[in-house]
Amino acid sequence: MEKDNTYFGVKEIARRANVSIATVDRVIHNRTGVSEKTKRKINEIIKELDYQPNILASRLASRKIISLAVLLPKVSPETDFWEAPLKGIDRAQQEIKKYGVQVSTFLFDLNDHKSFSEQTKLILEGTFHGVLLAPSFVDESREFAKACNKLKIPFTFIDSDIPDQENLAYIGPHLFQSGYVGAKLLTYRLKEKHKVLVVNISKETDTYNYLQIEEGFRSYFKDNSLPGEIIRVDIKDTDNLSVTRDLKRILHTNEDIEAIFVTNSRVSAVASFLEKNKRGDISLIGYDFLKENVRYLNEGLIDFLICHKPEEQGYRGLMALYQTLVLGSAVEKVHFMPIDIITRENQAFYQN
Amino acid sequence: MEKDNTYFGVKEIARRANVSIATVDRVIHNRTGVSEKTKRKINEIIKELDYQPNILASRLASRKIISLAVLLPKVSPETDFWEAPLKGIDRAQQEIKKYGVQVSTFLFDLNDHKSFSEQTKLILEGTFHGVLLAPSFVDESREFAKACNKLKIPFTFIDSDIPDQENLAYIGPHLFQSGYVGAKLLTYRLKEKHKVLVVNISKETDTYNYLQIEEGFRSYFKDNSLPGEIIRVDIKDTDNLSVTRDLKRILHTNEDIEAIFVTNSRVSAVASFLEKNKRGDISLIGYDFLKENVRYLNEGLIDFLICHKPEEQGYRGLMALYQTLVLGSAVEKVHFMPIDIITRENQAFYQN
DNA sequence: TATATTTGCGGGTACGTACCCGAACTCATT
DNA sequence: AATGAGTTCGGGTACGTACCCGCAAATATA
Repeated sequence: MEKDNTYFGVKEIARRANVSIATVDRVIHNRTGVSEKTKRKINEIIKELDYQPNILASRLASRKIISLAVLLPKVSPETDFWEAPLKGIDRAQQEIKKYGVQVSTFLFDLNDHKSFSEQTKLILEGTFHGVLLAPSFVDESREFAKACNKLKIPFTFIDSDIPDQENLAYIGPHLFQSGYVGAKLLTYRLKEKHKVLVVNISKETDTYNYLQIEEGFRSYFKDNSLPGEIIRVDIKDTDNLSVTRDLKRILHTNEDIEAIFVTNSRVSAVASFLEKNKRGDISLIGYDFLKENVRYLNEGLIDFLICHKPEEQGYRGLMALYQTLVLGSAVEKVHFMPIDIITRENQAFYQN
Repeated sequence: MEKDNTYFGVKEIARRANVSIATVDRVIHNRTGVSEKTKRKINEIIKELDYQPNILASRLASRKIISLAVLLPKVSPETDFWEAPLKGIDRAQQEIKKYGVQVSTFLFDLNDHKSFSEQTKLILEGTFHGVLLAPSFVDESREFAKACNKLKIPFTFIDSDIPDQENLAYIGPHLFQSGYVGAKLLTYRLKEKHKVLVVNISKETDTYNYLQIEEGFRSYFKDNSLPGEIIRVDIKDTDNLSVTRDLKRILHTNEDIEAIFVTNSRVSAVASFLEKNKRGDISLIGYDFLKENVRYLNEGLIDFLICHKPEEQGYRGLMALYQTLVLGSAVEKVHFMPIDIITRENQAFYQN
């Protein structure tokens, strides 16, 4: 049971071109020192043989390491959402470190634009071959993208996208459609006329995401010409006390609210409120497979969670860089994550 | 930016043990020709250094190929469900062929027990290092499992499990829970009292799967003490004509059926019937992300599809064999797939 | 005791690629 | 014609592991 020898490597190319392996190697890595003529000839043979470099041998022989930077929000005390991408990144790292890939992680504070800029500065000062980031702050991210492009450092977005930044890839949700799915689930069993509440709990930071989700949410109502009313509330102070206060006020003035849609992972704060105020009758939908959220899902206070595989986003994001930088193969420019629907019944087998 | 040299390989082990690399190699592959004393010493050093072999170098140096067998049902004219696992297997194959892994595919007819046995015989006659199979026929699979165990050939089940066969892994759905989810979705917007129909369309072959799903389905009703009636029907002739005939009969005698649950991918046959008979009012849930099914989902005739990532089952199944045979690392004995819920709204981004 | 066999081990080459170290060759300038 | 700089290229070694070949010592057989 021997390996088949139908394989063509640099040796064969060299033989056919009547040059040495070293010359072929120069052409492959388009280094200098090869005449145009020889280069053309070798490139022809490469194409003819459909030469695929042996990554094993390549990485084995290379003494270089490839270092990647990761820029993500810190895990905040209020939500551990960002643990998941980190976990995925770690998994990818474990998988590819044997090929000489090194990963450095940089964290910024979602409540502090400056911390983001500081970290990007650090990254630009280091010598990284690629960057994976969550572009939570649009302006700052644009600036960073420009700098990376100038330095020819490829970078990948996860979690949310900023169009036209010449990024290598975007791996994350289609936010509009995600809101659309939320609306479908929320209204699936509602009566004809209904009153729903959209809650956005965040310190104004990632309003970018939020807007797209709400747009999708409202579009579902429009597309299906559903009557009824959509109320929205922004809760800027993300501590439980503020959430409670604001919700109490809203529900007081709108007693007939049947369902609540929370636009991010902070849905557990709303669930907690509903539980304390004995309003389990209200349907509740929100985002992300966090422990707290799953607990309320199992208690029946949350009806559905929507999730975009944050762990896989991290994993795929890093692997996209690996693919271009190490394997030299192309990656999809945009890869939308599935819009996963999680209920009490299927949560046990969910893969984040 | 050089690779760090904190790495310890066979060379270092050999140096510390005052033996040659070849001797270390013998111990690592527990080949003969090493005295007990030397072996013990080397093993100690290996443990001490936590030696991790370099797979790159290992596979590069090895002239051996590893050949795997895959045994799956043929794609039938009535459902192309089995295309998906094959696709996943192909993807895995592409990924690992560079490490000297070869895959041979064997197909059997889901309507013919004998064809299964024939193919297993062929596999046993070949010299394969591992097998991936869908154990659609329980008795025949048990027998095959026994033979594999005797030959010490590891094998992995996908799609459905048979307990206690000393298989390397099972990668597939938790069927009971999947039926449970189906019931949840089916009843989510139904009135208090309801009448639902469970339809099983199959030629008696994979009743094993079916029974577990139905058990889960019924359990949901019991656990939530839902009143109402569950009717079931078996349709043994899987052509559209027979399906139409049987459904017509049932719906005639049970005019007040509100929802139908189809236990496998043949749900499109039911959707087609409902469409022709203008019974779009009936909720319909079934299995699998097939083109036909998605079409009816988009037309609104199917409310939900449940799906267990068949492509990923194939992919992971093959990778499990790769992991044990090539990397020599352990794999989970049982890996349940998520129970994915697909609607018209999120289908566009589903990853099969 | 002489000879054959087994056991234990080291030397060395190969896997396919990367890359260093020069060698040879071209061409312009003295 | 000699010198030098630049260009183009080949030889050779290394990456970490697998495994063949063959040698010496230990043991068995005569």
